[in-house]
Amino acid sequence: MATGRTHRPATRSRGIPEATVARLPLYLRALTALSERSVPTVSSEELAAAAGVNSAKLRKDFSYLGSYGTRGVGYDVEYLVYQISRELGLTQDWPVVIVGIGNLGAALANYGGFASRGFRVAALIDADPAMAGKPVAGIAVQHTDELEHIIEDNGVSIGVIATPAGAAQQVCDRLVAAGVTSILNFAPTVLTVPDGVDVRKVDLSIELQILAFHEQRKAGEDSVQDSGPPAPAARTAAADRKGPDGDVPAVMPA
Amino acid sequence: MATGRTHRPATRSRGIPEATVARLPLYLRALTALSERSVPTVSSEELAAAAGVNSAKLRKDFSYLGSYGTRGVGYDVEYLVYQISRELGLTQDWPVVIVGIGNLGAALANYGGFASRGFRVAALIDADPAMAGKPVAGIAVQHTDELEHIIEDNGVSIGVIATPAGAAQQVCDRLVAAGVTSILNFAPTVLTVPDGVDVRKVDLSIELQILAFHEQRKAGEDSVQDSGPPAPAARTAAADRKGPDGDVPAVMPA
DNA sequence: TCATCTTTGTGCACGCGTTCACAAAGACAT
DNA sequence: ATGTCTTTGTGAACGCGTGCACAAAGATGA
Repeated sequence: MATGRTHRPATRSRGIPEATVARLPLYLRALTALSERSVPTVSSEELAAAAGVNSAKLRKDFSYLGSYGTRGVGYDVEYLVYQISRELGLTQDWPVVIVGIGNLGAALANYGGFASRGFRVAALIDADPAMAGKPVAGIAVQHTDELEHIIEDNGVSIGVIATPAGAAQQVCDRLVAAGVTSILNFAPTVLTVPDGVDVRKVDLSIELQILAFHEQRKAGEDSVQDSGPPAPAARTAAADRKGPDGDVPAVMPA
Repeated sequence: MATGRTHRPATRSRGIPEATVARLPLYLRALTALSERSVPTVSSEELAAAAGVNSAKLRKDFSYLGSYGTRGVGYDVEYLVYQISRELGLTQDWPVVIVGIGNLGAALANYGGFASRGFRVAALIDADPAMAGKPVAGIAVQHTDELEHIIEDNGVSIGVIATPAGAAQQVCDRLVAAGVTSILNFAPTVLTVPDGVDVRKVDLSIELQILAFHEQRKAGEDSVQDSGPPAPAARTAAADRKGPDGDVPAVMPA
């Protein structure tokens, strides 16, 4: 999961727990699917199954929004779609800028899920002058120099960073200075932002590494003998460099 | 964040808490950067700052791996890089297949972070016959028909799904049947898998929606009067149907 | 009106994760 | 050796999130 990285200690925003907020989009997706099939009502049990969660959890989540269900019947699909959309702020238009139009940035620009739900790609920004003017996903890429203008002219408050790691913090700083207060970061770096700015990160390689951990565990469940970590004891300085295998890994991702 | 979605209730794998495992890649990245600058040792305070976490948390995390620090000095960078790499299973080679070579799949194939850390793109698979044979990121795309062969021949245990939502579950089933036990899902769907299979999902639009929620909250922070969640107490029936905002949505339960 | 049946909404208990705060451990100087 | 200083490793307290289990609420039918 991309992890929110804000120092807000326990931001129970307006009483809605963060964990619940993170699940609302899931419910919304399931409800939208039901709505398209013209299903009028669902029980917490059915909806929970569709969203892949526990039904008690779902009911408790909805209870934070208010009492929108009818006992003995369930929840009205259309009504709930509206309530969750409103709660998430999807009834309004959110202009978004994507900075860094490489492979990933271009893929994001083309991603349908963007446009669908209140999010509108207001601009694509790249530092490469050669990219300027080139259309990606039907939108002309603009140069980084224009960043501040774009943010202000369009009232953008959400920025997506898809640049290489080295440029991310700098881009982030400029976005924030220009007025952006929410950032979705795809660059493999920890971003530092002032209070009041939300950052969520999506990190490919972290996800893979977590999977690898579990995978290794499954594989070695029978034949593992731990190999006793080279006693961390007596180690003067840069003494024993090298693990049992001999050499250390290569390099880091860009 | 992409959220792990496995029904393992509390898989304290080998005693290492899930939350800690999720942070290890973060530490590893910071440590690798230090290593490249030939920094010999770091204190928990410094490393924690670089990784964007609390130092006490970092120390506790490391304590699950063993006692790798030296009191009064800190941690040996190279040694720790090795230990974490080993713990995460990055000292071995993980062949990975990417299924669904659209915009996103292609971007993933080109992503540097893949190759760098023990992960090797073993094959690119797509259902479109027109894609077959076409090279993406220097690898020829293969047709879905080959999926089972590819998995078995290469001993692939990690699969990445970057297909449209509609195809995801089916692809997932085939991957699992062929022997894949870890899946990274980019398709906006809830995947159902048998026990023993790990699924992590990365969902663009969910991340954006969570940001929108907080963004909306910030925007309305001054003009909002809280309106206290409709007192769960006295509410006759379908009485107060209307959000704090005042207006009523489309429909209501009969 | 009353009885029955379904499904919500929630009180409660439990466990994981986070953080504080401090004692133990080692480095280093004298 | 002994003392001082730094930094680790962890015991303990706390808070959030989860899930059970049940009472309350409403629908439905006689």
